[in-house]
Amino acid sequence: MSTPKKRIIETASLLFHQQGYNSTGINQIISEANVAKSSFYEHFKSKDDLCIAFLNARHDYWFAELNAYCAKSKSTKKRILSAFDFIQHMNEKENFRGCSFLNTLSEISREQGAILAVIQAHKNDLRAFFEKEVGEKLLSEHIYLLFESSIIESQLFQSNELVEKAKKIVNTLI
Amino acid sequence: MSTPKKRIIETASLLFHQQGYNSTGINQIISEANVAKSSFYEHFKSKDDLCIAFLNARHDYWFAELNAYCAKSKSTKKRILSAFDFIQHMNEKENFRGCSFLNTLSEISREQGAILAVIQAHKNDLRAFFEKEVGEKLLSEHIYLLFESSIIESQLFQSNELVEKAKKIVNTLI
DNA sequence: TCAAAAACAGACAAGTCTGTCCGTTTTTAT
DNA sequence: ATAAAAACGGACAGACTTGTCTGTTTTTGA
Repeated sequence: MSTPKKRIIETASLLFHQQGYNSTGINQIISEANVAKSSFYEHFKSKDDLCIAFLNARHDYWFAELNAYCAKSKSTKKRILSAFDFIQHMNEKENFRGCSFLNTLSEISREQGAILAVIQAHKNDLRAFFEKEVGEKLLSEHIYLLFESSIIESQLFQSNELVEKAKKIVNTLI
Repeated sequence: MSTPKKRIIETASLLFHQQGYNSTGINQIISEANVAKSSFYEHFKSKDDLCIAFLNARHDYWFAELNAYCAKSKSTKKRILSAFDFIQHMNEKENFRGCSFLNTLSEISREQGAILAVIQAHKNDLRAFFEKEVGEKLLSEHIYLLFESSIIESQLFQSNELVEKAKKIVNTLI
């Protein structure tokens, strides 16, 4: 939390994730990050620019956590199942706020193509994660789809019920 | 499109679906619906109130369309597979804007519990749709999860690719 | 026909938003 | 020590937001 730029991204990550992108103003971010508005616009040319920096930071953080979490398991099957435990772990840690990338997807318009590209790249990395782990393409996509809905349904129902169900299903698939 | 109240819901449905809830203002709605602001607040006590009316209208419309679409198929298996065709049909009709309910979910905060309840009720009806069709609970939830991710992934990638894949997977399940 | 109900136009309050600019202070590096 | 770079506070523009209120006109039904 040393430099202003880092403080901005750190604070924006928290607020965007908790409140959503459109519901979070620049003024709140700079106030909570203790940064002057003029300093903010020296580092980011617009709010959308910050959004991209936020998503990139979130991407790095999220995948690092996922990999660390799954690395504890020693077989492919266990690693994949632990990815569903990871969802539950994050849900409890972050109050069932769902996926930052999908939440942002719902908020952007046609004109914000640069943001969409970052979201797509993130999800393609997730698809690659499962494909590398599983080997078979169709099966890995199957698991990816169940993984995605697990995140969304737990946000929707504020519960891990469907994550558990998805995990049981995946257990029968591999 | 006769009465002011109907015009408001009609217009709001279009705009909320196309632009999102938070990005659509009351002023735009009443202007495009040709309704006075005072008339608006005689029918809806707040914007959130309109949101609930919109979601209820969307619920009725969407399920009516789904049922009509699937009723053309004569076996359970074909009806379920046609539900995935329905996603593709709606994607093309509505420009890959995804699910109004999940989009709204991403935009609301803790305080908007009344809206969340409407979204949850809608999705529970969808789960019931598949359960009634399939019979088995775990299998129907499996299909529901693939259905949900199909909608989201087509919005994300602006393509029906993963809907097709999900349909192929479901075809092997039933 | 006539009174009540509904819809109207539009000003207004009080706040929010993003982004720009200016002059000052602090930090950094040589 | 000194010059350049970075960060600062904060005013300001201009547009937007939801919601209220007043007074007028139109529609409706008995």
